[in-house]
Amino acid sequence: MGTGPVKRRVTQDDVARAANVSRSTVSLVINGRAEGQIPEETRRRVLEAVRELGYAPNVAARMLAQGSNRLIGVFTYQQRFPFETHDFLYPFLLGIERQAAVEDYNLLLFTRAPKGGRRSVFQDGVNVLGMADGAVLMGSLTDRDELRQLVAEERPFVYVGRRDVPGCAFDWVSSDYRSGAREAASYLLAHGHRSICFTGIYFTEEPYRDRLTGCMEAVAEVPGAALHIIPDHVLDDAEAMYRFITDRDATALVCTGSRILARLIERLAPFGVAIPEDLSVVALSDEGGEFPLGLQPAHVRLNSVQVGAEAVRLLVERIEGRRKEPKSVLVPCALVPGNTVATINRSDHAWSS
Amino acid sequence: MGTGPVKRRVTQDDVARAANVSRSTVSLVINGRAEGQIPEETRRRVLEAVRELGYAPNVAARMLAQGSNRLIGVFTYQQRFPFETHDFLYPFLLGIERQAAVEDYNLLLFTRAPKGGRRSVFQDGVNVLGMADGAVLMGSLTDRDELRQLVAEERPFVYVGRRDVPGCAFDWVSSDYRSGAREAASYLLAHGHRSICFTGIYFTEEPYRDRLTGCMEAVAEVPGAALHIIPDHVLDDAEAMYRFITDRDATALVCTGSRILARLIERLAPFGVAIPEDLSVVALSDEGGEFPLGLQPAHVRLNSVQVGAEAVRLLVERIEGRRKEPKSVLVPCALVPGNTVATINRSDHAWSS
DNA sequence: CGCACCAACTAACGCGCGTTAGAAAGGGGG
DNA sequence: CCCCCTTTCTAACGCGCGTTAGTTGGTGCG
Repeated sequence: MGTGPVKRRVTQDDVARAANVSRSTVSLVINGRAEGQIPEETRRRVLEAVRELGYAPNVAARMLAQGSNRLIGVFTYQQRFPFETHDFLYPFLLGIERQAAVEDYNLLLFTRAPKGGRRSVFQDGVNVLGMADGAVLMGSLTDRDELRQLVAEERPFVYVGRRDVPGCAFDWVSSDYRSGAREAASYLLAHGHRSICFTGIYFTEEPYRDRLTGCMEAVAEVPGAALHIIPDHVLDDAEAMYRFITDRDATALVCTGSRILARLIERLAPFGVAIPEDLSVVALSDEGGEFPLGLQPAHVRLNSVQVGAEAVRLLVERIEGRRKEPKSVLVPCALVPGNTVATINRSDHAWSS
Repeated sequence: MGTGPVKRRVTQDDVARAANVSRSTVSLVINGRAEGQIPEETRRRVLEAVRELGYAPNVAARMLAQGSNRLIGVFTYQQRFPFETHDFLYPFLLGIERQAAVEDYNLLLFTRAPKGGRRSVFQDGVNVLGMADGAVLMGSLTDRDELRQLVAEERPFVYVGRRDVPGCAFDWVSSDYRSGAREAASYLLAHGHRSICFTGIYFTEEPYRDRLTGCMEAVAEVPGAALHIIPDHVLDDAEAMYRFITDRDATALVCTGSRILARLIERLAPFGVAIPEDLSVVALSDEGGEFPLGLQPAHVRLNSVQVGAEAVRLLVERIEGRRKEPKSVLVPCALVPGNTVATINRSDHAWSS
C-alpha cells in the first residue's frame, strides 16, 4: 500500500509562484493559448520557470479537467502483450507505434492484467481506457457485449480487425482478407489447380471467416474446382494430413499464416511431398518468412503494419473531432509470387493420376 | 480543439442520491472501507444503486485523488522506438513489459518525437517523464548533462545499461558484459586459440567498453595470447577483413552481436573461410540466431529480457518508497556452447602454419 | 470629465474521487 | 438532567488542471 512518498511533484502553482504570475497564466502559456493573450515577455518567464522547476503536467488531472492528453491507449485481448515477434498481433503494434509518432501522440499500453479471469477493458467495473484520449483494441474478443458497452460509453476507440456486432457501429480497420484470399485461390486456379486445401482456425471470428469466404468465392467461379477445409485436429497429425491431401487429389494449399505454412512443410517432408512439384502453396501473411531449401513462399501480403497505422489515423480523426460517423477501412492486400506455386500437370503428378 | 464529446457518466453523486446517502458513504462502500463504519443494510442499498445505475469509477479522478497513476514511462534515446525486432533494444522492452504486468503498472511509451533535433526527455522545456510515476530510460545518450539534470529533479528513473556519470548516482541495470566477454574469450583460450579478433563499435559507451575490457582481461591472463580489435571500417570491407584476420594468424573471433556475426560469416564465406575449422566464433547476444549450414553459434547469453524486467523491479521499489539509495544491478550472462568453436590444431590450420 | 475600449491578467469553478474531522443520533450511567 | 461513548453518517478539503467570467490599469475619444 506504500503511498509513494515521492517528492511532491511540481505543479502549475509552483511555476506560477516562481514566475510571479497566476496559475491561470501558466496554464494558458503551457497550452499554447497565449496568442494575443499573454505578451512574449511573460510567456518567456513562465517557460523559464517551467524548465527550472522541472514541471510536467499531470496526466490524470489533465484528463479529469478536460479529457485530453495526447495519449493513445492500446489494449489487447490477448493474454500477454503482443511484443513477441511470433505473435500475430505484433505487426499491428509496429504500425500503431509508427503512426502515433507521426500524429504526435504518446502510447499508453494497458499491460495491467486482471487478477485471474479473461482480459477485459472493464477491470473491477472500471473502464481502464479512461486514462487515454482514445484507444486501439485488438485481439480475439469472446464477449461481444463488451463492445456494446464500450460503444455506449462513447469514448473513441478503433478495433483492429473487422468485428461485426449487430446494432452497434464503431470504427475498425482490417486487412482485406476476403479479397486477399480470393486472389490467393485465383492464383492457384490460374495455374491449373482444381483441388485446393485450406487451413484456418478460429472460424468464429470475422477475419478468419473472411479468409474462407474469399477462397470459396474464387473456387465457386471455376467449374470443377473444389475447396477442402482441413479440420484443426488434422493439422496436428502429420499422417492424417498427408492422407487428407492425397485422398482428395489436392495439388494446392492455402495457408492462413506463414508459421503454419512452415510447420506444414516440415511435417509433410517425411512423406516425400515436394514443394511445389507435389504441392503448391500460398500463404496469407505479412512476410514470406524464412524457409529452408531456398523456398520463397508465394503469399498475399496482409500489410498488417499499415493496418495498425490506419487504426491510429482513424482514432485521431475521431479524437480530434474531425469525424463523427463510424468508419471502417479495408487495407488492400498484395499478391507476392514466390517459387512455391507450380503449374499443374496432372498426368505426371504424384498422386493425381 | 474538439473537446471529447464523452457522454456524461454516472458519478458517485448520482449513486448517493439514488441510495439516499452522502457521496462519502458511497465512496467508503465502494472502496471496501465499510468495515465497522457502515452497517450492512446501508452497504447493500448503495451497492444496489451502483448496479442499477451502472456506475463505474473514473480512472483519472481516482488516480488524481490518490496521487499515483500506476504508470511507468519508457523513454528511448534512439530515433525510433525499439519495436523492431532487429533493434538491439527490443529485448529490453520485452522484459519491461513483462515485469510491468507483474507489478501491475501500465506502460507509457514516449513516442512523441521532438520537432527536429535529437531526442530528449525535455520537450518544450517540459520533462515528459513527469507524466509517469517513474521511468525506464535506454539507448545511447550523447548528452550526459541530461542525466545530471534528471537526477536533480529527483524523479525516479532507471537506466538500462551502465552509465557512469561522475558525481551523479542513479539506478541502472545492465548485463554483466565484462564478465560475459571474459568468459567468451576464456572459452576460446581454453580451446587453444591464441590470436583472437574482436569486433565492437561505439566504444564511448560503457556497455561496449565493458565488452572489450572483459576480453582483454581474459587474454592478459594467458601468456602468448593476443587480442586484435577489428576497426569499424574494416568490418564493411570483406577482403580487408579477410586480410586482417589472416595477417594476424587469428583463429577465433568474438562478436558483439549475433547479427554482426551473421554478416561476417556471410562475407567471409566467399574466401573459403569455414566455421569453425578455419575460424572459431563466439557471439555476445541474446539468442543464437538463425544460421545456415546448421551452425549454432556459441554465444554468451546476455539475458537482456531479464535486464528489462530487473529495471522495472528497481523502479517500482523506488516509486513505492521501499528504497531510497541508488542501486545498480549486473545481470549475469551464461555461456551457451554451440558448434562454432573448434579446438585449434595449428599444424593443420589453413593460415596458421 | 465621462465613457468606451483594450491589453493583460486573475479568481473561481468544476472535473470525480479519497479521505478525515467531526456532526448527529442514540444509549446508558450517574 | 448532564456527561460521555458509540455508531452512523456527512461536510468539506484537496488532488492538478482547463476554462471563463471578470477585474485592473491604462489609453483614446468625444
